[in-house]
Order: sequence, then structure tokens, then C-alpha cells
Amino acid sequence: MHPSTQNIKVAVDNVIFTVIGNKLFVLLIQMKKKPLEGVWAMPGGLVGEKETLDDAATRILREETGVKAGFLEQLHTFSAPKRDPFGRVVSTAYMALVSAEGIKLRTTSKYMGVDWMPYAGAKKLAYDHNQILAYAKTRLEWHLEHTNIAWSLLPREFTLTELQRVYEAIRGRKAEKRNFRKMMLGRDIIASTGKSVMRGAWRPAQLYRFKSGDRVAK
Amino acid sequence: MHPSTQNIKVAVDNVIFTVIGNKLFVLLIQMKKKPLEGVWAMPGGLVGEKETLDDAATRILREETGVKAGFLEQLHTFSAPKRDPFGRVVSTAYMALVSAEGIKLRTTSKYMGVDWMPYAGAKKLAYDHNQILAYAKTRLEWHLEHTNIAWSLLPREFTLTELQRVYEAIRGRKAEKRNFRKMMLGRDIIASTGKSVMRGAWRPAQLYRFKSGDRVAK
DNA sequence: CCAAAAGTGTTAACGCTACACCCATGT
DNA sequence: ACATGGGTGTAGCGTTAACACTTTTGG
Repeated sequence: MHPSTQNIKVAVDNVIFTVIGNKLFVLLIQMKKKPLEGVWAMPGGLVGEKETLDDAATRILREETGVKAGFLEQLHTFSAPKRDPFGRVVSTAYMALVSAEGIKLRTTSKYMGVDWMPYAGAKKLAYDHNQILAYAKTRLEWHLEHTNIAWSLLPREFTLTELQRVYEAIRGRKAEKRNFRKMMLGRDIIASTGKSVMRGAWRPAQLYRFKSGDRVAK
Repeated sequence: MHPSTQNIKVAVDNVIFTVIGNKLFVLLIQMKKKPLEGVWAMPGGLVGEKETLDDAATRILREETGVKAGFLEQLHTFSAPKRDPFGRVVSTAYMALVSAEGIKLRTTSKYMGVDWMPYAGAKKLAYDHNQILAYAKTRLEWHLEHTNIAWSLLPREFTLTELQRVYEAIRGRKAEKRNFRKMMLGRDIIASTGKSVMRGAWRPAQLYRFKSGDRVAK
């Protein structure tokens, strides 16, 4: 091997999830550059000379989408030699979670557009991004069951039903109300605020908040 | 950013574990190159132009240690700008597991030596390798409880007591014999071979094997 | 009084933990 | 007979899954 001749680019790609209504969405950008014109992809880019991968993921998130993540975590590094038609690029995938409330999307002139797409409806994406997306979904499901990660998908205060919708959107199946509540309260990661709100023409619901916005092992 | 000027090297580092007796060991190489002369590190190297990271990890394992892994998995990519004193190198860590039986270690002239070191006794390693090692240990513990990964740390046939030693070495605490056996048999990942062996001057023990040498979720 | 979501309690099955005793072997 | 690890059964406890009814509100 000739180390000095190694010529591999280092990039990051962000899988950005949110829950809207009772569906899981991914943030995608639409490419301009040929031969991928019009194709959708997850926002990514090259890593700067003095940046860590975490820094690069955060910067790219901001530059290409205007989103600020409540949660950002490295997933896996993808390295198939032909994964990028423009040359050899090794890319580290990150997962970002955001609360959809009050997010204003924007993008740079590098892309044709940016938008939330239903996870279930994501078609053929650029590069190996379908594979990356599937990987991220699996990790997200794991976090949901084992950590308090849901805090990053909700506003600071929320009702138990809203929380349940997040779980249902990610798991892809309905939960049993009583058991869901017992499970959440039993985990000791949320607390009642004492307040309540009307979400419609019926009995008001109590507002809860997560005790901590950091990840918790159980 | 000026993509064409990006000059970051891409490497892999292998964390290689085995269990000998009732202790967990890591395979380390001793460096020759200044300023890290005599310092111990985990075997690593640059990725080839047409190699995936998995391929590079496998190759480096073979070239630098003579070991062939029963299990190899990507862990995490480390990217602190000053992690390598020789220049900007982003490194993807891999975890390899081997059965210590009949392994012959060798290394290249690039290094002063190669040897198994007790995990508990690993001192200050080169680069950020202490951090990588800690990360790998956590992942190993997770696999032990949730997959059949132990198969890659044992010969094809083994007694339940030998299996228990592997669990104890990694968990760092003794297990309760009856519960350990019930747990292992209950997971449905091992099967009796019908054979038995004498491991000393006492009642012979039954030999078991893993039903599958692949990873199993539960 | 009706519709719609909010909210609560009990039971049964399962898995995990803790614990005590007999078995097969070589010396 | 004794020392050593090999091997088994049971009872209690906590967690989870399944299930039905009452409450509060607006219309």
C-alpha cells in the first residue's frame, strides 16, 4: 500500500427524522448536479480539515436545511467503493431528531429543494441512501424502547396521547393505552407539569415533560 | 469549503478480543515509529483505494497479527483532528473476536512485537486507543447479553462451565451456575452434542455447540 | 344525551433470582 | 470416604400483556 497516494474523500450524511401527526418523516433534499438531477437524497457533505465528524454533521444540518437537532448521533460508516458516482467517498451516517413544531426549512442554491417525506413513502434515493435510511430506522426503534430519546421529537410539554402517537409512528403499530401509560410512567423519565390543556372538544389532558433532555439508559 | 483540497486519510483500527482462562485479553502491537517507539496500540492501517472498510479491517488483521476472526463488526468512527500526531487521520474502529485455541501470533517488521494483554491491565495506549478500547468493551458486553456472539470466543465444542467462564470474564463478575445454565439453554442457541469429556479428576461434562455461528438477535 | 378522548385497576403468564441438594469421577 | 466440579428443581418477586369501564368536556 502507498499511504501517501491514498485519495479518499470523507463525508457525512444526515438522516433527519421527525414525527408529524401519527407518521414518521425524513428530511430529504433534491439534487441538482448531474447525473443525479432531481433525485432525492439525505443532506450530506465533505468534512472540513479541522472538523470532527460530529461538527461536520451539525454544520451540514444547519447549512443545508436550517434545522437544529435536539439529538444527533453517529450511526455507521459506509464505504462501498462505488457508492458515489463522483469518486471515492467514505461517508459516516448520522441520525438527527427534531420536533416538527415551528421548524422553517431552507436550503442552499446547491439543491433544487428540501422537504419532509413520509418514511413509508421514501422511494429510490441517491447513492446508498436507502440502505442508510433503513439502518437509521432500526437504530431509532432501538432508542425508543431503551432510552428517553422521544424527548427530541416532541415539544417541551406534551400529553400522554401525543407521546403515544410518536411511539406508534415509529413502531408502526398501535399501542394499548393503559399499558403504554404504565410503561412510560414506570420508566421514571417523564413528570407531570400539573397543567392541562384542551386538545379538542373533550376532556382536557394533563401536560407532561421529560425529566431530562439527555439520553438515559433506561 | 474547498472539497478538492480535502486531505484526510482514512484508516481502520481493530480491537481484537479473546478469552483465555477466565480473563479477557486484547491483542496489542508495539510500535517502532517515533515518537511512539515502544508504545502499545491496537493494530490498524490505511484503507486501500478499492477496499471497503470491512475488507481493510480483515486484511490488516491478517497482515499485522496472523489472526483470523470468527466475528468482525464495525463499531464507530473516531475523528478528533489531533488524534494522530502524524497527520489528519479519521479511523473506523472494528471489533474482532477470536477463539484463543491454536492461534499463532505473528507481525510484520513494522512493529516491535505483538501480544495478548489482559484487558484489565491495559495501560496508556497510543492515539485515542484507550477510548476505542472502552467503546469496544461496552459493545462486547451488549452482544454477550443479546446475541449468540460467544460462539466466536470458543472452540466449536465446549462445556457449559467453559461457556460460563467466557461470560464471567467479560462481565467481570461470577455467575450463578443454575441460573446461567437455564438462561443459556432457554435462549435456544446451543445444543448438546451427546458427547462428554473429562476436564479433570471428576465427573465428565457434556459437550455443547452453538446451533448457528451467525449472529442471532435473541 | 351523545360523541370523543382522558383516565384508571386487576388478573394471568412469564422470566429472573435466590437458594440446597445429589451425581460421577479419581485419588 | 472425600474432594471437586457436573448437574437439577422450586418458590417468590417483579414486569408485561390482556382486558372494560368511568370521567370530562363541547356540541
